[in-house]
Amino acid sequence: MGGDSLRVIVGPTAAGKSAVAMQLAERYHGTIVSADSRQVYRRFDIGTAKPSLADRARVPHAGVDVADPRERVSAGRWAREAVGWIAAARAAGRVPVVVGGTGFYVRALAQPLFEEPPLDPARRAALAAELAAYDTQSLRRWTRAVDPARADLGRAQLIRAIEVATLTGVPITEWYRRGARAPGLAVRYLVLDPSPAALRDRIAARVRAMLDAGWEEETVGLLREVPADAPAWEATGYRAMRALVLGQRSRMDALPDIERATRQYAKRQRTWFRHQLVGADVTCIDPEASGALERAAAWWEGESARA
RNA sequence: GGUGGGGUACCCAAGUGGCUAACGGGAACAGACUGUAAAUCUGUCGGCUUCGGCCUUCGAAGGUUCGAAUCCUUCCCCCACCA
Repeated sequence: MGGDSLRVIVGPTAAGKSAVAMQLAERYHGTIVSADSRQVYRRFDIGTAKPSLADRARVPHAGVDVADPRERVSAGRWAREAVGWIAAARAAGRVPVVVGGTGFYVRALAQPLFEEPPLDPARRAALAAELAAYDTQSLRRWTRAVDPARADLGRAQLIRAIEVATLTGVPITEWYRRGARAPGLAVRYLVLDPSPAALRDRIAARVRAMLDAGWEEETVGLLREVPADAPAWEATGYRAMRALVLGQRSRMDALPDIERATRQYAKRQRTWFRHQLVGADVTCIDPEASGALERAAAWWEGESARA
């Protein structure tokens, strides 16, 4: 069952997804398709915990270093390209496995976004500039008028709701009601979910390792070459790293900040995977448990044990 | 030893007689999220609760008052400066 379903490994940051994926991909001749909204950006290497060049030499990776730090990659664009990466891997006789922490991207693969009509870039930019001036409450009121189902969401979603309703003349909710989307891929999920205490330790170790790997030097270079408002800077930790290399704060107080921000991110991811995958084919494994890798291999071979 | 400032819930921090279980921020926990998602937001946040309330809190102990975190007394602790 689900024999040819696309394999997807998800979980919070620092859960050890790459390590498990590497082992499985080597064993089963796989290609790793990264579903990570930050690893897409070139040059932001250490802080986004990109796979090493050595790992990339051992197992083919797709989805890493595919965008300029200044461009905005959307879930729609990512999913569209991912379909291509997956097909290319299969054509090359490999088994694709999607690995990543960006749940929204992954979901866009299994349950595609609506097919957006081309939007006039000039009108879109003008509207974006206008909306930027509104406070969130005003955006909420506006959204209540054009797409009430989305009026209680976050600012980014409110702006998107207004944008779609205004520029296409049809609210997002209506687009979905019409079923205007491509068929989704059949997927099977492996969720790597360590205990909160273990995750905390893993995050602390990872941040320290990033610093040791030269994160500060990387940031110095990026600061020189990438505009401060580039989307890639939104990756966790880079704000603190920027202040650190500019001498605005010490490593002593930047470190706990970065760890905390990473923990908060991991928590949001866990909430997402806990609630957004219901009804899907999900196998959950604690990577710290004994025999975790064997269970992951069993999952790969088709066993969908819920745990 | 003297003088001044201060001790408020997990942390920071407002509050100087009733509208205060106590502004605000952080942390934490929970949640939402269909094209910015490592983003953007929401709720809870002293204890108990049959959800109507009940109980215990503002360094400690007394006191004034119908009523105190807020006023008085004593004590304990911290910080700054002077010695």
